[in-house]
Amino acid sequence: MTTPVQALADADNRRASQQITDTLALLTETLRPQRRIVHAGEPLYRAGGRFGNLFVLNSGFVKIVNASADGREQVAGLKFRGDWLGFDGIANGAYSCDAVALDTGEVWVIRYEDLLCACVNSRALMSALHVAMSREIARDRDSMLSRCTLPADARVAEFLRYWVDSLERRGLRTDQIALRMTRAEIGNYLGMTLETVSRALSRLARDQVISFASKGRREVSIASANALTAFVQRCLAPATSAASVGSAQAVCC
Amino acid sequence: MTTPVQALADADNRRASQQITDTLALLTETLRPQRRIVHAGEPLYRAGGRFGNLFVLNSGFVKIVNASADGREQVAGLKFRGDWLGFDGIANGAYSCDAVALDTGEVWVIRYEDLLCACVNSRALMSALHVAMSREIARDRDSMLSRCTLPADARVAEFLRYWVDSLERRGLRTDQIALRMTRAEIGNYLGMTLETVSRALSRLARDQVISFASKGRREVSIASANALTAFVQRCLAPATSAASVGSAQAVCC
DNA sequence: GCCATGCCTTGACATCGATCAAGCCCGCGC
DNA sequence: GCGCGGGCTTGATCGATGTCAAGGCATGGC
Repeated sequence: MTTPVQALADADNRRASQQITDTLALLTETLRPQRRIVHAGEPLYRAGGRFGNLFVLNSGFVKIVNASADGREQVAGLKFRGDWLGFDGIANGAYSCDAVALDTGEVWVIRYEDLLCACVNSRALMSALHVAMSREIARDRDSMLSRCTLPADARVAEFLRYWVDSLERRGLRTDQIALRMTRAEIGNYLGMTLETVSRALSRLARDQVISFASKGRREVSIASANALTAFVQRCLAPATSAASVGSAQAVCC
Repeated sequence: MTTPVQALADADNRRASQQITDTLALLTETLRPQRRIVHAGEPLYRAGGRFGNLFVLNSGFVKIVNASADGREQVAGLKFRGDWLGFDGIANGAYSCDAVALDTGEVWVIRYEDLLCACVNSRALMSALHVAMSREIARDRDSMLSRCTLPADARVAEFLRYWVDSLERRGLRTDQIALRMTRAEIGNYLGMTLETVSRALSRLARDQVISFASKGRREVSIASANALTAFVQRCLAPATSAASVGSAQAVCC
């Protein structure tokens, strides 16, 4: 059974998926980028490495890891099919993060110089580039908002929703998703300890919002994306009205 | 007395300042952007507004405010002279944040279409645009790291260091800086309550890292940027070794 | 098969920062 | 001068989440 709302969302997802496919096709035509296979744990690039290439993910999953001079470190972002990587290197001529594959996948390597040249002749290419950068900026801000204004449980639910959403927009299966990260990595990404992640997942399972689909508890079945959103709202409810950062304990960051 | 390290930093700052001036000059030449004066509290643009323009700040200070559908809201970034604004609108044809002036300043309004056209002929302009976007991406990640891996006191110190640093790179006075935000705004930006900000500032003052330069406590004298960095390290010290997110309470997010 | 290892879960307890509350200070309008 | 309001500080208390610890369960090497 498909509600009108769902139908609309489905159409959105098809459009998004098509857009990604189109962009990848455009890149193939205009730049014939070098293709590279990466395996789980392998870096695409490392902080400090000389910038020269951008990357586009054709398959697989990649985490972006940012570290401070004094050794603090954080998973700053996740990348899916069609996402661009390496923008952070443009400004300084060197990458400022590590990009590490979470599983086997294919990345396309794009020489930045070549891209610039090609952009002069292809408005579509330039647009794709700018859209990708813009999307990254907006996306990072949203994840910042989640991390800073949601209590731990909701943050985990939101993380799952983001993952499901990302898969849906790429036309991938979402009835059962494989978290490609350990609890520790998820916790690092969300700004909490692995124990807190574990407890949050347990509560989500108890509330029947998710269920574990493998013995290893690394795969999860999502009842529905809406159930996740509802769970987030339920976490926020006690703190009722009060919404912006700094107005509720929930809102710890 | 100037140490070699300071001399180096000074040179860096001069270079950064020059770069900003150059970019502004380049924009003037190639695009003759419309200039607009904004006053404290006035929006440059609002979330949901149709995208068409980018903005470059020639003077003044601006905050970027991001809000979620359910009403949570956060100061996601701060902008200084030479910074670009509005990138988040490119992807969707609509801005996804509010940009609000923190005091009187001058913004240059740049029609995105015009910019694209000009970029075709000016490699320097295209480069400036990409560098600005890249810088924003890297900067946002760093602020995310601070917010997620530093305890409250350190986050406030880091915030002041960021502010001083930003002024220095623009050749502005830093011996005495005016925080153009209330404690509540700072807290919202840093993901904590206004009380916690207040206490952190009091502790910084007690430790002689800063001192209040006006009766209103809105202006602050910074002993030295290094003292701030040292303070941050001191906050981290108790938790010694353990550094990455999720390995210490300090690391709350 | 068996053990070692890594990842995960769960409980008990500690702590940072949020919440609640009271009061101060400064600027402003009258 | 005086009262008012907004912003700030400070204290007391509470609660979410970090920390510590014990144990379970898969996987892989032997």
